[in-house]
Amino acid sequence: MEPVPMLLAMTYRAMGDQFHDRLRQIGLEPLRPAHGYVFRFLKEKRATTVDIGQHLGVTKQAAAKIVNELDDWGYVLREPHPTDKRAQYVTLTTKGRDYLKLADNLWSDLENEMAEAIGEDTLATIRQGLAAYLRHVHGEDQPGLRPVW
Amino acid sequence: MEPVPMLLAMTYRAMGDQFHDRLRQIGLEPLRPAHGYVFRFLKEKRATTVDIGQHLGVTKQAAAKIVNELDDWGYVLREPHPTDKRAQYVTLTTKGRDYLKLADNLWSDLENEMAEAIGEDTLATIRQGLAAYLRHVHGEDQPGLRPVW
DNA sequence: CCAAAGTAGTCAACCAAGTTGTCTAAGCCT
DNA sequence: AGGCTTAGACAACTTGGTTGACTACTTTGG
Repeated sequence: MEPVPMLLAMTYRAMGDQFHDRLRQIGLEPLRPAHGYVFRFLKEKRATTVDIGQHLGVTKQAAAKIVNELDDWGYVLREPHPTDKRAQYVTLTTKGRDYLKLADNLWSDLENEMAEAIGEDTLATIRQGLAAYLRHVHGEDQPGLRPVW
Repeated sequence: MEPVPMLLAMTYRAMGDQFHDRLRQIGLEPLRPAHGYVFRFLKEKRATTVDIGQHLGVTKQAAAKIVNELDDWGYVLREPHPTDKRAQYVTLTTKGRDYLKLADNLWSDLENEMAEAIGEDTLATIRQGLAAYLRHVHGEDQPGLRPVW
């Protein structure tokens, strides 16, 4: 019997490949999964580069590189932290929020197709099951988002 | 709502991290996920380096590097292909098969813990659902095993 | 049957995306 | 005040892949 992680990896890749293909037809900058996850994170909470690194599961230096790219491309900008003069908040620009909307549409297309293929209830069970497992293993503090190969 | 791939990535990482931690306590060579997946692949079918690369979703050169490491460490050996003088079959040594057994035990421990946490039936649904989706998207030809970050 | 096209494996150069280590300036804590 | 911690930046390095080129062998089609 195949280990579950293999199924997870293959499904992750299958979905990611499709997403990437559809995205490429639109012809934006070469955004990687990490960039998208940063957008999603920034939509929820104000965050510094260090926060982002922690969320992705990489060092702050690696996170800084990603933030720099997003800045260069105009998806985010930095604004001074109100109380801490060392820190900067990274915030989404309009371009960033637009991208996020587009990506959300693509993802929901893909999930609808998945629901159609395996059943809506099955998909819901997968969602809830994985979320429950994650809560079980780590408490509130989430694991890194980046799959370690 | 969080996209499903994020859940997949986080669960993959959570399980992989635990596996790695437990494995490290035993103190073997620094085997990465790819190595394990190669063992599992070789157990099923005779394969060349090119086959392995395809299975992992990397180039044959990258696969060759992995096979070389496994060879150096004594987990696999190469034997001449019966009909094609260019090719070599990569086969598991006893050490390789032993590792695979050990890994299988660790994985089944982890899956049992998962089943306990989220319910055996939920885990079964996840298994079947993901497998069904993969069959739906790709036919028989599997996607790469390696998650693309 | 032979020539052209394709394939397995290897070598080498390169690249992307992380890492560790170091430093400065700023904050925090008794 | 003084000592520890932290955000961010810079640099050197590592890892794990890539592309490209080449040899030896195999397959295919006229």
